[in-house]
Amino acid sequence: MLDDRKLAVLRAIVEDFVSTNEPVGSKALADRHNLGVSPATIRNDMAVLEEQGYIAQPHTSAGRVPTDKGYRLFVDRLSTIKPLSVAERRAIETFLSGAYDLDDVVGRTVRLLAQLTRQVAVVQYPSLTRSSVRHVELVPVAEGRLLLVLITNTGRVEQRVIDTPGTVSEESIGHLRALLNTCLDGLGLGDVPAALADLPEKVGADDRPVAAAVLSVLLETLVENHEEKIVFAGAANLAAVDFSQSLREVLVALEEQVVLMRLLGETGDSSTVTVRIGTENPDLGLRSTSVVAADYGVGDLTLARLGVLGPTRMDYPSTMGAVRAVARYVGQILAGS
Amino acid sequence: MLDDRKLAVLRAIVEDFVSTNEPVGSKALADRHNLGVSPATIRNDMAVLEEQGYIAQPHTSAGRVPTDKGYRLFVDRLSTIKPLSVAERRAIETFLSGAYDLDDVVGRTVRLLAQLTRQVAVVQYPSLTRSSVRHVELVPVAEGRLLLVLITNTGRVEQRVIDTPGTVSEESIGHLRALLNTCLDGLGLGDVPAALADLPEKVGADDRPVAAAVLSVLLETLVENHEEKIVFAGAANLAAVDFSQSLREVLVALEEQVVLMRLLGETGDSSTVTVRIGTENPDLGLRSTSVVAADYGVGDLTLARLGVLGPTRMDYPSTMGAVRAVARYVGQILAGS
DNA sequence: CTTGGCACTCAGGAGCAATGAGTGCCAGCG
DNA sequence: CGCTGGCACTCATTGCTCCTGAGTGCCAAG
Repeated sequence: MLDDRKLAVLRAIVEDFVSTNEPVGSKALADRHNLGVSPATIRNDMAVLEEQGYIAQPHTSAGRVPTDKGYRLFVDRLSTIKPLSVAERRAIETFLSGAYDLDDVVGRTVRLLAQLTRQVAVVQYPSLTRSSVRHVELVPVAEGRLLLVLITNTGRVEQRVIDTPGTVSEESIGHLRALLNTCLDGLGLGDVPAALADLPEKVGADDRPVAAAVLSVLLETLVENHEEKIVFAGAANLAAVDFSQSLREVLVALEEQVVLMRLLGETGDSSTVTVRIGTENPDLGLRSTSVVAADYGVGDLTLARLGVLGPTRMDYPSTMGAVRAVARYVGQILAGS
Repeated sequence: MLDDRKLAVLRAIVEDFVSTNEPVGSKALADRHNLGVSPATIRNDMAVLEEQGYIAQPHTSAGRVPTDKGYRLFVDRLSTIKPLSVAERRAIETFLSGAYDLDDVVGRTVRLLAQLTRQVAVVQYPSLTRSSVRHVELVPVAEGRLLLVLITNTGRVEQRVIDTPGTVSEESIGHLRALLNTCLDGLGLGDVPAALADLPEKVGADDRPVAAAVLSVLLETLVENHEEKIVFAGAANLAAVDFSQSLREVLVALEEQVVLMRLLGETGDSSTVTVRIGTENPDLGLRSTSVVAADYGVGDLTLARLGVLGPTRMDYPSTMGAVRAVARYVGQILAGS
């Protein structure tokens, strides 16, 4: 029902509108793109596109603007992801490989992505539940206090202080530590609770209270971190575009962890880049923004997501390219550390 | 040179302008505050205040607006810090005491302060250099890899991975760990480098390379964290006030760690609340904002600063009260953990 | 199906007058 | 000497009209 030329017209409208931020008219289209037809013909096509809901006019005597549905078609069928230049790839690589810490990796990633796309970047910390135990450590830090350190295979380190009932001997701690590590080594974090259910029974009667305390703190840590940590950067880039709606709503939404979580959405079906456009977004405050997101992880294992938020009027091919590239490099960096 | 009534007029102007955000005229002043004089008299006083640079008119036929100098006088001599209500104090206390982690304490603090003042809150992490070593831990995580964990008396935990030359026996690690802890226990972090200078000489010849690796990573950690970590929240509150200048500049400034650091400024002379108004700020992008900041710490020990950033037109007494209260409670929480 | 021509629509800007809040100044009063 | 009421003056803001021009829809001809 939409022949090739109409699609070409839609593509041209999207591209022009994205670059100029002004409604695009039939004459301008005929001039700037060589579609080989006259403005009048383009007007006819535009009338059809409008009738089908792909474009709209802000007011009667203005040019056309893509609707969310129009962007959707553009993203799905009219554009291809634009790979980054070699220079950009190299910059990403060197910038990210300078990180020395999981916090630092995530921090650099989010700043990098924000700068690369000139939009708001959002990065989720590697999921705890999807990673596995590399090491557990128990350290006495004071009389009646232990520090529990949990290190995952993704380099994430969680620590918690445990108040123990009474003092605990070095020996007991050593025993408990060994026990924990043999029980848990390499285990997925989701399987930890089951594996530890009978922990108190495995130690001597004297150490049972301590074991119970350690166990409860450990489980608590896993539960509390189930709600994943997530960060964003580049809010200043929002101020550059002037939003039809209030910029405030967007900022409010960004500061809500929960909203951010929903924003990135479920991990995609395939490993490709996911795009959510305007009203497709779950949050009301973000109805005029689009989100481009992707999974990242090491090897086959998906750890978390990252993405970019910007006005629906965004350069999708480039943004998708940047998101995909950064996701890949983060995976590599995490695998190498 | 400024008699009491003129000061009262200035105070009234500041208060009215802060609450209405509109230039205030002589008639409105006479109506809303009972100064006991007529508008004409107030006009004379206002002329003097303007001549001295405390107030200004946006245009000839408009009311007056306080200048930075006017706010300064107001803060220094015409207002007192407004204590929080009991309910607010209780809310702060319960909210902060729910934290289980240094990250969590800081995160909660910054969100709390932002909400309390309806402005942008900025919180600096407790200084590493001013705290002392509570415990050092060395953990083998893989062949040829150790994890170094450094715990400070403020609950801050730093961890770094060390690539060791060759494999290291459990025994050597134990020895090294014991050595580190005896050398460093309770030591201020600033003194660590000196205390460890001769570390390699204290271990057996076989362990020297390992000791050297550990040492270099440890020193590196201290140096890298000398540049303190700092976070902010409540950017959405900026959108509510409409800035004369571009909001973008402010957002850009906020995302620069370095600017944020300078923003809070040096630790104050006394333990009171510091106010920096408009052009008193070091950063160009923040010439129309004010910063209210205070030190926080445990006991006599100042650990870091926190504060609030908002338009120069802000409710200083309340903001100062909130900042002071939160700074105190954070200190208490940190002391108790 | 495409195209040039043509009448029509309407947002945005320019020009202009009226409004009114607020000022500065001055003469009179206590 | 300081306060007050009166008064002329300034000027941002608002509302109004008019005009312009980009852009459209429709139609008849190629």
